[in-house]
Amino acid sequence: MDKELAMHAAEVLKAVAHPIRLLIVEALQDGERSVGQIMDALGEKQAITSQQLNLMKDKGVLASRREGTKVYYRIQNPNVIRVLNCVYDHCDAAAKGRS
Amino acid sequence: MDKELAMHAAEVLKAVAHPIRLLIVEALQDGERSVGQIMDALGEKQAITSQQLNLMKDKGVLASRREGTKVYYRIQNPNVIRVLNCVYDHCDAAAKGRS
DNA sequence: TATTAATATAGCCATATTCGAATATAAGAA
DNA sequence: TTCTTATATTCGAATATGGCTATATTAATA
Repeated sequence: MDKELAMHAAEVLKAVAHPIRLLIVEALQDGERSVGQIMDALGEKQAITSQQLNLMKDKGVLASRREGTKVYYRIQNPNVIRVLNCVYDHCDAAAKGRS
Repeated sequence: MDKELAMHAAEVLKAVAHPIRLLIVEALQDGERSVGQIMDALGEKQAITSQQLNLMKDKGVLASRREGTKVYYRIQNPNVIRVLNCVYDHCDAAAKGRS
């Protein structure tokens, strides 16, 4: 891995390395959701949710489409799901005290 | 994944979400290396290398042992290798223009 | 057009990260 | 002890990030 690729990979990881953003990715694992649905699922405020969604959209992690007054977000970069599963397993193991 | 686990997972990801740190993890994939060897492999300055190594050690990603005047680092949290492979594949695909 | 629902953006403040230069420490050799 | 090699730490400055409140935008409907 050369330095340029490392920089790109770090960008993608940084885009996901945040509790709320991880939970958002998890919530979108099974398909698109509107901002309101994501807000409710996470119990976060509107502005915060929208900010994190836009951040991930800017970094190419998510994509969105508008339908009337609602905006639906979905996962654009499927690799983040794989990353999520890595850390998910890790958490699982950590929770059981064997990592 | 509850919020507490998400916070922990984000910590681990943040510990790796940096170009130099990714390259360090990659360099340690096949076993321990001294600080000097890592410096040379990455072409980074001594202080920077040491700082990033210590950061990852603090977060539980790496571990170290001293042998005389040299200090050897190794991967402590094997999950970071899995994460690395995820982003590595991603980079690979991106480099070939299909992601 | 005025109103309402849904989402986005701007500005602010506190805190965190990053990098670099300089200095400090640890251990072995002379 | 003094010197040298290898590594760690400290500190400062620049930049980035996170979360908050308030406000703006967008689109539908009355």
